[in-house]
Amino acid sequence: MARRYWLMKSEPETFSVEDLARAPKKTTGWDGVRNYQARNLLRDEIQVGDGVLFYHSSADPPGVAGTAEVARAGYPDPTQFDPKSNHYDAEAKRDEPRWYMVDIKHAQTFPALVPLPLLRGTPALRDMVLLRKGSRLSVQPVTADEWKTIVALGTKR
DNA sequence: GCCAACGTTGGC
DNA sequence: GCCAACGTTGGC
Repeated sequence: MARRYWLMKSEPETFSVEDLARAPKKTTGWDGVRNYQARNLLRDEIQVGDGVLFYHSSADPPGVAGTAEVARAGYPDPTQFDPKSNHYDAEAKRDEPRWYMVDIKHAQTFPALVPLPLLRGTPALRDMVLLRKGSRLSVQPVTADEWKTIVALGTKR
């Protein structure tokens, strides 16, 4: 299957693209997603090798900060079973997990973040899920063209 | 800090 | 099954 592309949001104060670059093996588990639409993507769609746009949300300015690659496809998020976790879900059962996660590995930190206003002002990105009014999905699909456009914006100097 | 938009919950 | 209330997200 062809490589696909995704965008994942993180608040940089919590976990930034720089944090990912410094992580062991430059890899982290993308746990804690508690939205069914995003869960379905994590569980069913996202494959090893897929490209990830690393988006800094609630930042000043928000924007795409770099890229990552999927290092492990969907598997049950263990934090759902951990009563001490913020992401604990008393309804989730081990033989029937409710929440899934993937692992991602740092690929590139852009020399300069691609800010949200620039994304909005780029005609090729007109239809991006991210830019739709009210769109809040923390894991969302990106087309190959959108990927190409944003990586070009992020890497040109 | 504000608030619009969205998802979830629970009473009925 | 409807929908009001609530909690969360995330830009500004």
